[in-house]
Amino acid sequence: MTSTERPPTKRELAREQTQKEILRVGRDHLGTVGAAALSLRAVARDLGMVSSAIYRYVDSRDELLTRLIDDSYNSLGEAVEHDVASTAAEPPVERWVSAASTVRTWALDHPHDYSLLFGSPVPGYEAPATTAVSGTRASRALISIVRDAAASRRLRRRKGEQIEISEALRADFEILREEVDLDVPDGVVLDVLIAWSHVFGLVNFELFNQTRGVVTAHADLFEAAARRLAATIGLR
Amino acid sequence: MTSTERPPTKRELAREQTQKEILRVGRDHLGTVGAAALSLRAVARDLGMVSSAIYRYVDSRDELLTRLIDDSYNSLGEAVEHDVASTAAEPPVERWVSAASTVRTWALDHPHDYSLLFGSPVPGYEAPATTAVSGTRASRALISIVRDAAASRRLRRRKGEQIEISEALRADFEILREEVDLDVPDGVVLDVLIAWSHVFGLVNFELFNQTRGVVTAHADLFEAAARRLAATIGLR
DNA sequence: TGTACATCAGTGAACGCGCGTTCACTGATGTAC
DNA sequence: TGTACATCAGTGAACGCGCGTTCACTGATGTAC
Repeated sequence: MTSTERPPTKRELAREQTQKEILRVGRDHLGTVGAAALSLRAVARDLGMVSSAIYRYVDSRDELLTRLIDDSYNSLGEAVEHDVASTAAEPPVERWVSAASTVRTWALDHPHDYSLLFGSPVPGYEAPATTAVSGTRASRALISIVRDAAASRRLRRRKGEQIEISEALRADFEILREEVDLDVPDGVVLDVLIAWSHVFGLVNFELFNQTRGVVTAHADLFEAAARRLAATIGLR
Repeated sequence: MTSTERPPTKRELAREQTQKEILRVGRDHLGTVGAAALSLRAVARDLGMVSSAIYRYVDSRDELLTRLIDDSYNSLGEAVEHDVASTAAEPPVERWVSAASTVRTWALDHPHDYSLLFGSPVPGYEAPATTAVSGTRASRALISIVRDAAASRRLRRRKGEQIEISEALRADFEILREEVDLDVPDGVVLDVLIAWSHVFGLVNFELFNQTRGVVTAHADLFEAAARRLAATIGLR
């Protein structure tokens, strides 16, 4: 990492290059054939390599999938983080709607990547147990909006019925509060979880065509729903 | 259909029997290996048939998948309809929570079936364009709770900010209202759509392990969320 | 700068796998007379 | 009730496919002296 390191050799440069190309072609195939049909042989073929050569770079198909998942999480995470940063001055509701829409747009632009992350598990693929940071970036960015709103006193709740929250759930909430540094009452945590999961739920519906026929103005519905749920949280 | 029909022949009985067994074994495999890995050869093998024999009963793998999808939709639909019917006397909120929980329970009991219906599309499978009735049963049952509540004046809204609803979305809502015979204002339709998609969104999250680590008391969270959203709709 | 050896990217053949689907066939069941 | 023919469920072999992965190899690149 320091500047006194010996310069990379020709071999090392080539290796790095090829590594990148494998990921690039892998993402490409992911985007066309989907994760389940992703094959090392096809990737190698596209790179002009013989099928066995790819094993110099990748341990197994599972490993490539794992890298692609990480890559995709980062791509989505970056998109949302960028959006959240760019709306820092706007009212929390607007920020939420904007960030949620960014998730949706990213999903529509990368349907197979999104499937890989949030769809049914890829048959035969066993996800590693690593607590990947990349997997939480988008969610953390969304939640940061609520944190900011609370800090700037733009989170105001209307009085209403209280939903009863079980002991076990309260414990989960407590850990979550620590984890994401979100110091708000249980009712708000619940509403945040609802709004958060709803973002992905509605994208799922749209992407996997569950709203067949029922809705055509998907973008409008999504925005209205995001706005409604942001208001429920108490974002002003 | 009339009683004067000639009785079924031995052959016809056997055929019907085998048809049923194919579906049964198909569902079985679906439940263990998942839809993507479902194979006609394996089903035939389990039935003690040679692999080609199954083509006497099934046109292609796609056709079997289509039948299984229909079957699963009906299974879920029946479960929810039954639940909704059994709670007719209870307050609408409770009915909603109960029906939503039925969806969740069914999903947990039949994870692969659920994936097939609401997860990422099965690679290589092209769903037929038929407007299957089975696919809407569960949703219709959920919505009937809101209709009943409206009819018995147990749907009351608190005053609050109005979410703006676009012209296009309003048109969708209009068609939807006709379609499911739900005579409520736009704001309620929006909330119903939110609550409805949320049921499936949260089940997705739980089933596809998106809440990894964040939540452990899944059932409690699900119920609290369903209750909260039912209240937001205005069910009392 | 030159030589000897070590490293490692990429080759090509092969293994064994399971799949969907077709096809000509056998033999049991059903039907018309 | 018996016979002749038609129907059709199930057989077994085969086709062609693509896959993941292993292995002994060649030849270029890198390194130590």
